[in-house]
Amino acid sequence: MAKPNIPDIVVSRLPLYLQTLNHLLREGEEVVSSDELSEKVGIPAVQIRKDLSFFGGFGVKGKGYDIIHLIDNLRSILNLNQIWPMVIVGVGNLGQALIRYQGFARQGFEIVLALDINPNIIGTEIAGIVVQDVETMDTALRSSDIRIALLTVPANAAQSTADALVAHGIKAILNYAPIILKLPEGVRVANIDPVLKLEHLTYYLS
Amino acid sequence: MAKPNIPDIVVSRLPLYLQTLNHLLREGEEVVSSDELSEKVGIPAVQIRKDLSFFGGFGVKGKGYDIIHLIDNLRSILNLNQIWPMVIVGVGNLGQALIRYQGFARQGFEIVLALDINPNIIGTEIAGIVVQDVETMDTALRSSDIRIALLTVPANAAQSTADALVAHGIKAILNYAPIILKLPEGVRVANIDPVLKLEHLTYYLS
DNA sequence: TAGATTGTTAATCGATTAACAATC
DNA sequence: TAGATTGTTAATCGATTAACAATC
Repeated sequence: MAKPNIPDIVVSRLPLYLQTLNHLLREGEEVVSSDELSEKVGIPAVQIRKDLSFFGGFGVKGKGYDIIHLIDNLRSILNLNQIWPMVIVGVGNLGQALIRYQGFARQGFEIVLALDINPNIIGTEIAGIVVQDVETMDTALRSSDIRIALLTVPANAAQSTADALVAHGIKAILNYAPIILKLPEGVRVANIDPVLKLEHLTYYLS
Repeated sequence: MAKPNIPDIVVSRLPLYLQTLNHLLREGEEVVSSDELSEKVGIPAVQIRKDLSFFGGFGVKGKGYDIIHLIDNLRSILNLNQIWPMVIVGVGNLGQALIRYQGFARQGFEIVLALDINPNIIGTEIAGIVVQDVETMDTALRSSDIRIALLTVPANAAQSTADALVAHGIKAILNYAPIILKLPEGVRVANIDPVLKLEHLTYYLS
């Protein structure tokens, strides 16, 4: 249902605006101008206004934006007015840390299923989640409404695991494995690879 | 000394090329055409050639690119012909997972110093690293050649911690805290925020 | 040589920014 | 009303892509 005509790069900035608006709200602010928001978020005011105008006119001329109102609208645009249940596959160091991370639930993303292949890890409980055998993916996912997966398996297992997840109805994957996944149209992938970011940084370190 | 005229977006793709070339090398390949690389990396062949041409002519017409030769060149461009020592500040769940993560060292990034504020964590050893009191940042960094920091402290401590790191000579920060850091010119920041990525993904989940 | 593929110039496309009218 | 600030149109800028000459 996402309007197909809105540039993805615009969409990618909305979560950033939302994050900053939430900060402002917590600080007790009620109204913010695009100039003030620009200062906080590090994006030109005119670009913020242009981005928002793709979705509607949320501001008041001469005043600025009502923070609560704008947050509501952004949450609605980004489909955040619901809890998103997630599966995590791969419960190693990183997987465990992500299961324990409070930041997901705080924003409405809840890890409800954890899968691993290692018999020593299967059956252990982490932050209230009992790790299941990855073999049970079929049954576990079939009876659920999970559409998002966190992929934290070793690189050499990532593609086949992703394929299996997609075969079982997963529509979005946050991929922590350092490889480029090939997936069918209609499945969204976002990659998190700190090494790539570091290599980008070192380019600028003389 | 990085040529200042090369678009950052071009630089940001080089690590991706390097990653894929390393895969190909491990698979025993010796030469790759921009078409084949394009297929693997998901970026148009013409764009790969254009990107590379900013730095030189690394290919052979009619043949393609010698993989080892291109890897060498990319590593040199990205300043990867050295070990980059790093400090990590914040040894919670995520920090511990990152200290244990093998992927950094494998690519020449080595966490050599871990700092935390929590007395229960200070003094503990993780993957061979003894966690130090963050109060010792001054002495620890002064006598080192560490220029890169991983920032894994809680959001409310991130800005002040980043300021302290910069005051002690850190030039690049990989920021895992869900806030936008304000730092002086000349300090590079890259952000890793899975929640922002998830919120971007859910836009497309009807 | 013919075929394949690079590297580069020029054209296109899309995103950012400037200018400003609208209006609270 | 005057001042502030949005939302939008038009101009600019920069990145991607197409076309193709060069050449291994």
